[in-house]
Amino acid sequence: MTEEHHSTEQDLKRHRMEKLERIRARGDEPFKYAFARSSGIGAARAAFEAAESACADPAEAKVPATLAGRMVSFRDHGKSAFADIRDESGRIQVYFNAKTLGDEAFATLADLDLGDFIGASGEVHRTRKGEITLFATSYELLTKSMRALPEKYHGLTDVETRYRQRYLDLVANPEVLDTFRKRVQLISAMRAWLTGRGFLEVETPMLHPIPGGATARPFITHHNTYDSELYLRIAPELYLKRCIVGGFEKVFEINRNFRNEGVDTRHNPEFTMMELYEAYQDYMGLMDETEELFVAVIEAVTGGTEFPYQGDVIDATRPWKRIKLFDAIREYAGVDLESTRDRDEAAALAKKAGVEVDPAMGYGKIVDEVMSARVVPHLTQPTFLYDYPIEISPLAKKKRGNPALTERFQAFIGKLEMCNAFSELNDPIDQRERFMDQLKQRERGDEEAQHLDEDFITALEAGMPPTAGLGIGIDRLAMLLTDSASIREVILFPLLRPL
RNA sequence: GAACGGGUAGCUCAGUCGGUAGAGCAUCGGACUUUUAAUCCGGUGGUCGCGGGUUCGAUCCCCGCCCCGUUCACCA
Repeated sequence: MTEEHHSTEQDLKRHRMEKLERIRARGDEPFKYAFARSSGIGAARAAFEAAESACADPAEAKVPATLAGRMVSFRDHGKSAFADIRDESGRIQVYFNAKTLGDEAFATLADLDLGDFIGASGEVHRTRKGEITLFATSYELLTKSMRALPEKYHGLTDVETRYRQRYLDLVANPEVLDTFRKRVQLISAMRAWLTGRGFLEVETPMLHPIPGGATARPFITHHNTYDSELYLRIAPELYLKRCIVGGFEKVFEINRNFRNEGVDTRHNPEFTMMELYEAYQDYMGLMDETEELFVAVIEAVTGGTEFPYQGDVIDATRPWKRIKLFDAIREYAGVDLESTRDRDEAAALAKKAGVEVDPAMGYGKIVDEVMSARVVPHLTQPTFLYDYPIEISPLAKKKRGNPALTERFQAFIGKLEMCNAFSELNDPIDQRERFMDQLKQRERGDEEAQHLDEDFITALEAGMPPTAGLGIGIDRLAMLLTDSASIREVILFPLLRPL
């Protein structure tokens, strides 16, 4: 005999395997194919409560039901037993009794485990202790669970397990399910608002021969048949504008972007963006629409315009504060970065404002840095910053009357950047110059500077009507509306290092 | 990539000033026909993240590595 070494986990699985074999041995199928429910659990509870309030004597209320769900709790009392089963709509107690169920059927309860899916038929009434309960006259095992689920009381808190095995997180922590429901609501509400305004949802390539539309490092992949390098898209922007060139007037896309960059509480390598483009619109008109869109979504998800975020109460009531970027810098950082466009002078001003700048940073980058460090930390309540320097806005149109600036805005809520928008640059000659400027930065070692996309310029040469465009980071917005401190809390399967 | 914190039973956590570890829940056996963190009695379960070093002896001390979290850097 060799010494047997069972880990607990193996023991648990072995026990369940033995039960599985017993179930099969008596001719039952532990993995059923379908089950006809009379309703979901939530609906059954509601129906019972309605019957109860319609009854002269509420204690007499009873409603027949056939329900199914995962068994999450089991309390054995010898000749009777209580189980809690849960489906997506709620939880209900099921009462089993040897007399009504029959001794044989009652005995098979011993082969059930927490985590199993069962279906049960009977009547719903209320126990003496006031618990709405399905008194089962029959039951069947629908799916055997072969593994122990996380403990019911403390749930699952180990962050790594929560992310790597999100299904366990969802089973163990109802509030996580709620977070992801809110994310779904958010996207539905946004899509509904856009569709209601006449925007058409289009799909543009995820595989790009030239990564464009943002300043970011891409993931590189390879296509075998064409034997060519392709990039996972960092933004859909340039393709959506091609749609406008072709004659679409209002388009949007809600889909994934991929950026080969760091991972932290606000960044996942793949993330979801909504981008929209609207012909004949400029950034000021779009700012109004953006405000409406956000408020519509916020109301749909939170039920109002006030909601908590990380200890603050956000009030999204319109109108939102609007402030020029350079005014905000003057106000919060105490320096006038608009007074110069010289890199070194700007660096000196940044230093005066207490912001460390890298020698490699150009003027635009310095402005961006001062904004992030000195302005954004003040932007808890919804605020639009607008009129950004041209150096950091290569796809935005120059501001009327001030070619140093672009007609661009961003909204911040809860100190998070929520969107980026501008009057789209549609002058192909200007666009080429901007790309050339980006190329110079690339040559200076900035790997994130944009590539020259000749086909995009060709498209602009064909003529793109005046257009305004907007991008909203869906994950950031989901964080905001679910009071989540980390982006991983709002992405079902965030990227972790492969084991 | 850097700093700090963490990794002990299936889950949630204690603990060992260095002498190979405990609790609750889960699980297994038993009692119980209205419980709901059911209760009561008894039991199983751990290469204490991985690999080296020091030591009579390491889960604990030292070194390296892996994974996670937070902050920073990069970015949205």
